[in-house]
Amino acid sequence: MNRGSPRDSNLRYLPPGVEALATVASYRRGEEIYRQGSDALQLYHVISGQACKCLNTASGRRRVVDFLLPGDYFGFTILDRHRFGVEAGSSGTLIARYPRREFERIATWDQSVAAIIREAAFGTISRLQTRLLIVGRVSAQGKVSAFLLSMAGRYSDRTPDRFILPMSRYDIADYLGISVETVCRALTHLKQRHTIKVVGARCVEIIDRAGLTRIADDDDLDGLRWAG
Amino acid sequence: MNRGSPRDSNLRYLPPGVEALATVASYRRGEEIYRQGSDALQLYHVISGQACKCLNTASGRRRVVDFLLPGDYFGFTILDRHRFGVEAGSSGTLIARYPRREFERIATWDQSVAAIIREAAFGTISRLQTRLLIVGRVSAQGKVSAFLLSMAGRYSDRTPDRFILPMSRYDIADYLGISVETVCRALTHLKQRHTIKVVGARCVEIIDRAGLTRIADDDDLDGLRWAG
DNA sequence: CGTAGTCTTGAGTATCCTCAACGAGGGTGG
DNA sequence: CCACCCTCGTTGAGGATACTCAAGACTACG
Repeated sequence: MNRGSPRDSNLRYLPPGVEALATVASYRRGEEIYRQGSDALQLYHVISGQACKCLNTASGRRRVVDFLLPGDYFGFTILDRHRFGVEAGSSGTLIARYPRREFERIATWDQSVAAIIREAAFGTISRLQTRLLIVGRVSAQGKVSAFLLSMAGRYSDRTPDRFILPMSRYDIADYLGISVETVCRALTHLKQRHTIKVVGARCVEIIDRAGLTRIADDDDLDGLRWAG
Repeated sequence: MNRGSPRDSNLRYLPPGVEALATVASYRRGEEIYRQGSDALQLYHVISGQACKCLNTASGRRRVVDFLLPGDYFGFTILDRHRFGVEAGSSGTLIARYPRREFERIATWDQSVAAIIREAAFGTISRLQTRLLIVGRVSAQGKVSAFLLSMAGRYSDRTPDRFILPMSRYDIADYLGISVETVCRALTHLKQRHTIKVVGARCVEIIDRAGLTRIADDDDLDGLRWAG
């Protein structure tokens, strides 16, 4: 198991008896970890890399429901089947898998394992609520700004103002419910306002956090338009 | 306690020892049940009526995070303070309140109470994910159609195709992240297409569920525009 | 070095928001 | 009982934002 990744600080390890149940697998970009509608037999834990929880609609559109980063647990459900699919977002993504029934059985007497489940549930709620507030914004710039701030927050362990976006512009667009072009234009506009710097498309640096927060919190800024 | 409401079938009662802790209060439309940022000292349960969990942004905009209907529990948080406020959506809304610490203490040994908390958490996750998929749609008509279907689903105990919208158009607009006028226009357009009937602004009947589902699932319908 | 995928920018169009006005319904007070 | 007020709901007009289509630049990788 590769434990030398720079994001290890987010990881929490389970009791040895549970860790012994784990099998670790490596996935390549775009590879399916589990398919939407499949039986929910295992629980998962991101060790390194990045994964997307997403829904493929009847119309063929892809909707990203959640970005899963190192330390995140996923695959929890009350149902027997997964409502959403999960696919790796970058090559070499390492995922630990635990048999669900066994995991839940242990949770009935091991408080630390039960706590993992509880915290995973509340963590999911927290991410979902944050995402709701991001997506619910009216302007695309507000969405992108809020998204950048939320990503910066999830990398808060080190250099909160400089981080790598592990996902493509397409993933971001599907996550925010706007088009790829609009994501690009919003980023360009933030660059032109000297609010952020972008190095090589994936590395983002927040220059003016107050300004970014203002745009994210308040869509109705006076004369804020990128088109003219 | 008024237990004669037509929505009682959704209610689950707790063990007598826990019910004894409850105090029931009635709220009028717009009245605050708890304020955003206040100390999280109690847990809540909707008996009848309707409530809105909402956030007031720095810019003065109101964002509805969740609609709370009879049977829903709310007020759960891992933090000490409420991130969102909750206000009653209609006059005469009855809310049961339980002291949080006591409730959680009982949950450590009473499985049925612990199950309430667990189910409340998963129920919240489920509602949030549904809401995400609704709000994430690209067209306003898709959002409104999906919203109607989700509301119909929450009243599934009886007459799934005919139900009362307990919230105002403004609440719906804040929930969907679109303007009130757009909500009205989308409803008008659905009426003109004979997809739904609306009686007196609050009573909705789904005429063509397949059509509504198609609009909700698939935004890219051929030539689907209300403006011409 | 070529290819495929990603990222960016431009032009034109359609959707949605804002502003405005009006009708409907409910509550209150004269 | 009716007039009044207030909120809610609906519709119209005009303008701004974001989408679609299109093409070119950049990057990763074999």
